[in-house]
Amino acid sequence: MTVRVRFAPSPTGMFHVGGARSALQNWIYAQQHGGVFVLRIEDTDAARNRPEWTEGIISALDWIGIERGTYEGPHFQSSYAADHTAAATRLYGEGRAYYCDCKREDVIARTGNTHIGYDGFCRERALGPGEGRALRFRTPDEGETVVVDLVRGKPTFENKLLEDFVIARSDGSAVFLLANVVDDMSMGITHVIRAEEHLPNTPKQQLLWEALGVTPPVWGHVPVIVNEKRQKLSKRRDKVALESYRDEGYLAAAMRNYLMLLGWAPTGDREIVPWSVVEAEYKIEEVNHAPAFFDVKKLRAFNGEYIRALSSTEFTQVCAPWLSGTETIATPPWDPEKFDSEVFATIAPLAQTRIAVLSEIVEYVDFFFLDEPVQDDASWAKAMKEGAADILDGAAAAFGELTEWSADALKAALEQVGEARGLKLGKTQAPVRVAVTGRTIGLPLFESIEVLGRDRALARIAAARARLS
RNA sequence: GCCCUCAUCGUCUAGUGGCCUAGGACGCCGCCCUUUCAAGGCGGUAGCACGGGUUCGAAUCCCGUUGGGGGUACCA
Repeated sequence: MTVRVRFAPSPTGMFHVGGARSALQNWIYAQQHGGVFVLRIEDTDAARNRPEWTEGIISALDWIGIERGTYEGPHFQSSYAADHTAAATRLYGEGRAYYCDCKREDVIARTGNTHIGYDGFCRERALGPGEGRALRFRTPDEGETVVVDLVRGKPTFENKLLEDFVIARSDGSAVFLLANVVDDMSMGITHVIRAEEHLPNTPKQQLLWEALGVTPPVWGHVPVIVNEKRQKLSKRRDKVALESYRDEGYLAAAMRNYLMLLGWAPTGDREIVPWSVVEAEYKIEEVNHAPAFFDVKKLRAFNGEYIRALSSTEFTQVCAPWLSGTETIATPPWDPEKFDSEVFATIAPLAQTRIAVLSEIVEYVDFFFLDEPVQDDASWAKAMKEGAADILDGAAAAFGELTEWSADALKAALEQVGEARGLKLGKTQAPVRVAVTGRTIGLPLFESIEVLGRDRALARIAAARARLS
């Protein structure tokens, strides 16, 4: 029997990082067992059925390393609607399901509780199909349902505690619980690896598999990812869109490495490992059972390491989207005409150790491509104190006399300016840095000035000096 | 409420009865390096939730408590 796993997201317009983790876990499981990864788009809601959203899912998968063309699908749940209703009809025909015309309010009125589930009111009423009638699955009154779970062992559920749940709405359409099962059945899914939030659904779904006469799959419920308050990451309150991390400049390799480290660790005292190690060592059976906090700080640290591991060439290439802007990445503040890729390439290695996410590259290099450096009041106030004007005068004079415009010469010249005033280079460079780059923090100054060029550097120093008088 | 589930530094984890006076990483704090800031180097901070067992011996096994998470829809 070949292993067949699936990733079955519903299109929502963004790709949840938790979904990325599930997809990766399924992907790895398939890889490790010579199996097939199936992508199914659960687009049953009309509102969740926009073609561009499906494309978004596919490109997000592509980004994290599940490349299009290497898996089966996408299949669309909506195109299996007939199978869903056929299954529902069959279950009704065999007496495994019954029609029910209870409204939710009726049930609550009878049970006095909004969280107690259906009370079985219509169980023996033998209602036929009709307006306003939903179809409910008749759950067994005794016995228990044992779920075979790769990560949790054998969670056991008492059947009598399972309510008679709805499998088809009054309009005849199948509900998630059924549609999901029918699709998994027709796609020959053997292992269902998904988030823990689905665990309570599992006995119900397993009962459906059995009622439909097919051996249920092996399940695997991985703990959810939580926020700092230890709640499941939610689209509403947390930053969960994979795309937003991508657009901020997180590297896919760092992201997928980090995601897999939630609940798991490779052998040895290491965390940053090549994907091949993850594929070789990851064992879904060994994943921790407790929810894991999605720690952006650690992700960021990982990303910094991945960035530093790039060659200079790779680094300059990977920065490109932030230097020009895209549909989803903000356009940089400079005139595109003024951007000089050669200047960027020479300076990029100096920036490489200083940024943790790619979007930060812009503020490190903007002064090369802007006519005037940015106005940062805090930086100005910090560097342009008493003595600053004098230093700028000294720097202007010393730099102006330079015959060799190099970082070393510039440094030596400014050191002399400082010495003459009893100042260390750390103090002397501050006003010059702000005059030239606009900021108090930035790339190594003399290399920057060398690349900026004599005319522009001198002009900026003069402009800053003028501002001080 | 009920059902399910979980529990090692603040966080992510290693640890599967003796190798643990609990290891690594992120964060944080020092120091070094240094033209700012990073990077890098060195050092430090901090944890087996609690209570009972089992055992010669428990972070590791069992029970309970407490606490956390998930679910409880004619959503997926």
